[in-house]
Amino acid sequence: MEKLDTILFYSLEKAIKSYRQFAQRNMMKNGFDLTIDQWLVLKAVSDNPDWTQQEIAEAAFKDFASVTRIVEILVKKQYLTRAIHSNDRRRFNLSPTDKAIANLQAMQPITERNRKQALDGISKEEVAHLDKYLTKIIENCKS
Amino acid sequence: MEKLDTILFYSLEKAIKSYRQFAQRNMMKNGFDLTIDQWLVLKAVSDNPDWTQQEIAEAAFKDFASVTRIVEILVKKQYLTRAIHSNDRRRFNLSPTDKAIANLQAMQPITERNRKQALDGISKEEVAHLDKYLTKIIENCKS
DNA sequence: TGGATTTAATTGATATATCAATTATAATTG
DNA sequence: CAATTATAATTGATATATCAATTAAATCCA
Repeated sequence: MEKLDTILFYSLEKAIKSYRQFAQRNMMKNGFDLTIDQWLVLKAVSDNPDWTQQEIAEAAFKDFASVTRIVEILVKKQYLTRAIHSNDRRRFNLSPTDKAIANLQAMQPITERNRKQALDGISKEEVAHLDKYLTKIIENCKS
Repeated sequence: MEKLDTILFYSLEKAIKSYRQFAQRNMMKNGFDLTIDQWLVLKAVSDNPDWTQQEIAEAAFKDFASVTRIVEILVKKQYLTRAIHSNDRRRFNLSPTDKAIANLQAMQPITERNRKQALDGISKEEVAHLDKYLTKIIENCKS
């Protein structure tokens, strides 16, 4: 497969970095004070308020340690509140604040626009293909 | 494009993270004491010994600041030597040491095997498609 | 020539990734 | 029940990403 596979992983790296920077720029431009990663974790918590931080970490493809630190920041920024879990004192109940809910909602259209713009000129079928191959790569790297 | 585009960017994120972890594991397993990023910078320097750090940064999709710090580490680990450029005293001449050249060479087959394994079951044509779309995404995110 | 601008690299601050070690609690099991 | 094991989360150390500010040298140009 000569140089093609070399190039592919470079493109993969560059594509996700480009999208992240693009999304972050648009987030800031619209006055939101969250990083992409903070947003990702906040969204995961909001969608799954009963999950442990470890489950959140898996969903957001993050390290447990990173989630601990990001949650800390989100609490400090008043996007999350943290209370001890009633049944299991090792865990926490994380709840998005009203501010968080409002911001997530306000960001939704921006996120959708970002994605649409990033995928401009790529058909639905092609996106489906793309996703299939990415999933295959993920599988292959488990070994 | 409903949820498909959502999923795609998650897959993209996960794919590159999976590959990085996979490659890093195999690197360590074979006794090399470099991170993927250090390897990337070292390789870029070796292939282009006359480039500025900024050019290296672009080639490796890295921030200038990151390259400065990675080069520091590579010098400390005795993979690079640094001398002031004869014509331009703002610049440095970076040269890979013998150890670096030997290690890069020794890692080459491992890197190739990593890539082959990660792309297992994906044809050459499909890889070319994949790359085309990734390049399109990179373009789209420039705006 | 000399002041303004550009370029190459560094530095500082903050956020995130990763690995290992640790703490606290819960669950298991002999 | 007590000892062991498993789980949830944190903490520390180091590496990298990002942005802004800074330093030093080169270039431009009136």
